[in-house]
Amino acid sequence: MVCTANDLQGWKDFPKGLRVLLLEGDNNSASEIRTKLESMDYNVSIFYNVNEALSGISSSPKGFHVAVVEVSTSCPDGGFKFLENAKDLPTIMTSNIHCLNTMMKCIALGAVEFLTKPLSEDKLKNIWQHVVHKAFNADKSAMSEPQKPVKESVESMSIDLDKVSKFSDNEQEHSAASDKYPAPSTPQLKQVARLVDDGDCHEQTKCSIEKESGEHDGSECKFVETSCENLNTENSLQPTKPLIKEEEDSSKGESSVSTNPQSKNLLDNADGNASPNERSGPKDSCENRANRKKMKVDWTSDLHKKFVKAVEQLGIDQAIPSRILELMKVDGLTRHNVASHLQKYRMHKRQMLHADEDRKWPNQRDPMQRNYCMQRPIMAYPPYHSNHTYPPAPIYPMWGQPGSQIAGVPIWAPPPPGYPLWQQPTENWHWKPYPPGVHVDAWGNPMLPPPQTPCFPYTQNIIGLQNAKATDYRFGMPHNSFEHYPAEEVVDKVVKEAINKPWLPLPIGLKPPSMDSVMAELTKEGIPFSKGKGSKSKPC
DNA sequence: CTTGGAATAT
DNA sequence: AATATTCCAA
Repeated sequence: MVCTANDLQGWKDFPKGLRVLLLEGDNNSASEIRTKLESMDYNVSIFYNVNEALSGISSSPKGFHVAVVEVSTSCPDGGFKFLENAKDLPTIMTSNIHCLNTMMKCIALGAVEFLTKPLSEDKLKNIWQHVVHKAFNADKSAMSEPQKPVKESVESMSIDLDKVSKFSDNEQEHSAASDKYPAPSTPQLKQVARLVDDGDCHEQTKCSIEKESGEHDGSECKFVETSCENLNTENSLQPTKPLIKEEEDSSKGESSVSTNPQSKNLLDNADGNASPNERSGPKDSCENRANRKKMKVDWTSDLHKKFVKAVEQLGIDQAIPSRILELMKVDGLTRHNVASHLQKYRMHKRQMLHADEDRKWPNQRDPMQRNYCMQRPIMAYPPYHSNHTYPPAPIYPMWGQPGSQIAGVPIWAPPPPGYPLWQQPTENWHWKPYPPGVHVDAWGNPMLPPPQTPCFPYTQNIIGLQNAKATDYRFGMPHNSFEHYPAEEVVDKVVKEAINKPWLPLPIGLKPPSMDSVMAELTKEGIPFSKGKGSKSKPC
């Protein structure tokens, strides 16, 4: 359905009641979006598949003013099909796919906008603009008479801009003062200005828009000034853009620099290649463009999933930025981005470890005890399956004296980054790669439930230590090195300690076994143990 | 010269 | 708080 300006004129409380067709594959996502839209007084109809949606349109041609359509990863063609068959309806595409090609395709097929998920209210609130935009276009193309200046028709409209403004209050301020274009649902003028304007001030649409809207009568008009809809999709930006957004830099010096016409070359970008010959060099302009503004990667949950998946796939010993980057196959993402994210990822894990320990054993605050806790994860280092050269895992004796050092490594030092910490719940890692019940390791890998045998942490200790030994062996390290001796000796101590100090904390998520089962297990393992109150374990 | 990682800056 | 940038050692 295409509204005309006339339609809009009679519309009280626009855009209240504007009918939105929502095409979503996912139920939850759909209702989430609906809620948001409805909170803004949009009128939402959800469809879960293309055909329904299309027949919904055809059965009530005037039923909708605008469509919000998902391009799903599983079935992107659905969204495209909709686009192709609903040309009359201003259609906003939404997707988790942050890929330039997809966006391009959508726009090329006639989408008025592409919104990356998740959809915030900010992104959604201004979708009415497309209706208005279309309305004026429709009027224009329908009118054979000399076109009534759009501005005029706006002024003559009875739309109460104050009411409208509550849907776009921020936008007005932005356009008046500093346009940060926070929500992707930006007036198309911006895009058009960028694409079409080959004069000065390309990038600083801020500047040109301000000028224009200033010359006319205010920001409320700016969107109607965009009569041009021929988004020139061929001037494809290089594929480094999709998930990278330009950071708002309203108050920084850089922004003032960018308004300087002198810096035109720096400002020019692939968007405005209308006259490429003017550029000092295409490559140059691209690079400059990339440098010109800080790009920020938006680590959406989707992107993060990719990240985690890559990390999983690589395994801990190879989860390094460059490889992760390769596996993620995300255009525009740099090694630095990944490294930075990896850093954060690891830090979260570490923090969680501490938080968790504090939660479980809040009274164990003295360094000694903490140290004890810290050391426990020793057995959490899984055996390595890599043939790659890799430094042998340093052994962290569990009950060493604080301050003593082994081969220069302070024994209270936390495990080196990159090592998995103890099995952790992930609730604090806000992407929640796995549902609450599922235990995951420090890298987000789902962990198999513990062996069928009843939990037996000390045995795990032992296993861990043996693994440490095995690691030692695998890497062909000389066995007289320090890595060797803790393994066997400590095993014994671990066992004694475990038996003699049942009050000491256990690894997270494990419950103390009964003494009997401890004995039984030890016997089974062929590990000697001493009964009664044995001597306290000596520091390693 | 490139890389990963920690520290630091924004 | 999240992300980028810088610094430094391999």
